[in-house]
Amino acid sequence: MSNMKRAITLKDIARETGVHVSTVSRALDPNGRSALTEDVVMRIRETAQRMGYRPNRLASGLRTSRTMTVGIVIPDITNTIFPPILRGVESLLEPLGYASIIVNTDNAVEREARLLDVLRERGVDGIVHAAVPREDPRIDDVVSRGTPVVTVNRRLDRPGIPAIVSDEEHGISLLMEHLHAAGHRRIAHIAGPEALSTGQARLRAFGQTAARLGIEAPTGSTIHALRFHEREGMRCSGELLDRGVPFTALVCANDRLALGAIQALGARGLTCPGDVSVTGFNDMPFLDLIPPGLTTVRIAQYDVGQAAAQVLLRLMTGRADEVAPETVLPVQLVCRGTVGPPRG
Amino acid sequence: MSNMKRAITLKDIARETGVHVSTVSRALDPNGRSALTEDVVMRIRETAQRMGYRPNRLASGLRTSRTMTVGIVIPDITNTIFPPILRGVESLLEPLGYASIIVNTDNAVEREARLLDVLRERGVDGIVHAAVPREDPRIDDVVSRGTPVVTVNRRLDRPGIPAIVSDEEHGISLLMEHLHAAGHRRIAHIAGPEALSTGQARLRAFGQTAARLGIEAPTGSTIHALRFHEREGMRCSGELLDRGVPFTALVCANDRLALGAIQALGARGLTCPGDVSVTGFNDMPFLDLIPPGLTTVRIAQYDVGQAAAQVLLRLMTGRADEVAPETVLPVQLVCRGTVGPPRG
DNA sequence: TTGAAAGCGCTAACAA
DNA sequence: TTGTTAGCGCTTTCAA
Repeated sequence: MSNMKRAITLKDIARETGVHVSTVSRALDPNGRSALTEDVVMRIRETAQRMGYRPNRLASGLRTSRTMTVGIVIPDITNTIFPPILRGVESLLEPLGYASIIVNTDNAVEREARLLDVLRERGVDGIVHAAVPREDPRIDDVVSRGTPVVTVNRRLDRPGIPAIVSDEEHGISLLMEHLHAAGHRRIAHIAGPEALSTGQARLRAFGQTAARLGIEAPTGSTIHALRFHEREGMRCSGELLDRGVPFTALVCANDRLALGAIQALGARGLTCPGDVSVTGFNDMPFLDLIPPGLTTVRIAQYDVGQAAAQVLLRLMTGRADEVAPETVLPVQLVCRGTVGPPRG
Repeated sequence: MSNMKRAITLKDIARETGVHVSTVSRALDPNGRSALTEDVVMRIRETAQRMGYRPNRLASGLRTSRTMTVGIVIPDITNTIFPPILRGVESLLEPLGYASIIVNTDNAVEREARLLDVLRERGVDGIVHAAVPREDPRIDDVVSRGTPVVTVNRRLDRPGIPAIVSDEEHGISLLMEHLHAAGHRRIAHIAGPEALSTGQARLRAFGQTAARLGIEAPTGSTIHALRFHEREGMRCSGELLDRGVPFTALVCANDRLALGAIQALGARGLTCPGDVSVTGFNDMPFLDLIPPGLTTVRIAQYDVGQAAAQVLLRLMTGRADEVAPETVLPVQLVCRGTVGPPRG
């Protein structure tokens, strides 16, 4: 508190080296093709280094409207599939000098709106949005202000915003083929929230694959979870059971729903996979350590983050033409203990 | 891309309402005790609202050196104990309008140094540091520039920087009393990294509690892990076994080390808790779902984050006098399946 | 090849 | 009670 050091500015370096601030600015410009004497550049750089100069991003950002800061919007950082995505994003952006402002929406639209404002106020150069609902009018606002957005994991219904997603269709079909091969013919589905592209895509894939495999999917064999949450998995599997529609396997739209479903099954005296086989989606971290081992589909969480960063980088540096409207990453079937032959 | 909306500025509102920018600035000042006509204030606020005005934090930050942005330094976001801490911090800061820049050090000093610069360049108002080593000369630099720092989970050796920690001593003693009550007299310890306060504090508590309980802690019954990582847990328990020092229980400095240790035990044909009882520390998320259920000490992860935010807030608003040099949060013994009676 | 000057949007003396 | 003015630190056009 006593003696507070003032930050070193271009002016300080200018005074020290006896040149004008603008010359210092030019010498320190990383792209720095501005025809300065080699000697002057060297002297300035060395002095800057010696004095511990760090650029003031507020000042340069105010001037150039580039802050070297990006916003990352996720539903909830305590959901374990997001941290690897963040690390993936960071792995490309951080070495380039970008910092990340991370915000949690908890899937609440009003929170999302406020948090997008938080990012806007700070002039982020771009946004990685991993919490976007299928319809999100706010995104247009953001983009129309010149801030590029890329969605991750989820996508908007309408085109226009680049998205990085996993191959949901293939994932669901791998799962269902696996169940089919194990002998299952009556398969129920706990679908994800209708408002999210993942929920919708997996549900549609469920229907299509069922048809392709010639599996009956009677009315009532599908139910929508309101959130991707264990509790919803419990509630939905309970309701499925109450309906009396017979099924020997249960395809859940993600791992958390599956975990909840298995628990609810147990509470009713049913075993997994003895009485009903269950599958998940995502292969979230630590899933392999939880018995009986959920059979699921692994999405490339880290890669998805990297791909998002790559796309955003192009968008932020005026190379929008190099960006695919949608990038679909491959998935992988992970067979563990929750799938067995159907009972009886 | 076509029609890029320009952001609304104070000037726009001034023009619209027919007053001077400074008047607008005053009217919109949240603390706003600046003697303006009630009527004018209302008109300006309403206009700002209607036009969708959002303050430019770069500009105000440049002027006031308060950015309403904080930095959060953690070792690795994929380590599940950190997300709850972040949510705790955010729960207080976000409603106040603060944004968080989150950086991962991977416990590498050179990364930490660079990342602190990243935060500095952006003029963060304060830093929550959850990745601090016992000795960290860089912290003084940061603080001497006027940026308050509070450490979380870990603390510096020397005083001066407020810390929020959990009661490591009590945690270890709860664990060891529990083992002692179960009949264990030969207890080994996998200590955490020496460079971290958590490693050191738990090791010291181990020694003190052993002495108090009259337990022999022969040479070689303690080993230092180089990182808080499953692989180190495996390596260390293997080496402990190789040394031939007999033990019936193994106190690990955290859950990850314990998880690794149990796995290594299994690889050698030893069972837990049959052959050796094992304990952890932290009670990380999902631990309860992993068999046989690690007996551990629960730290209040979310609360620790909240407490850190509280302290930082005081530091940032000139109420340093209200800040305790150290805040120690209570812990709780969580008994699960990895502790049983000693063999033979 | 370098310097001078303007200005990004905001706040805070100081004046009136 | 409101307006004027200066300036935070930086980049960039224009001049020299």
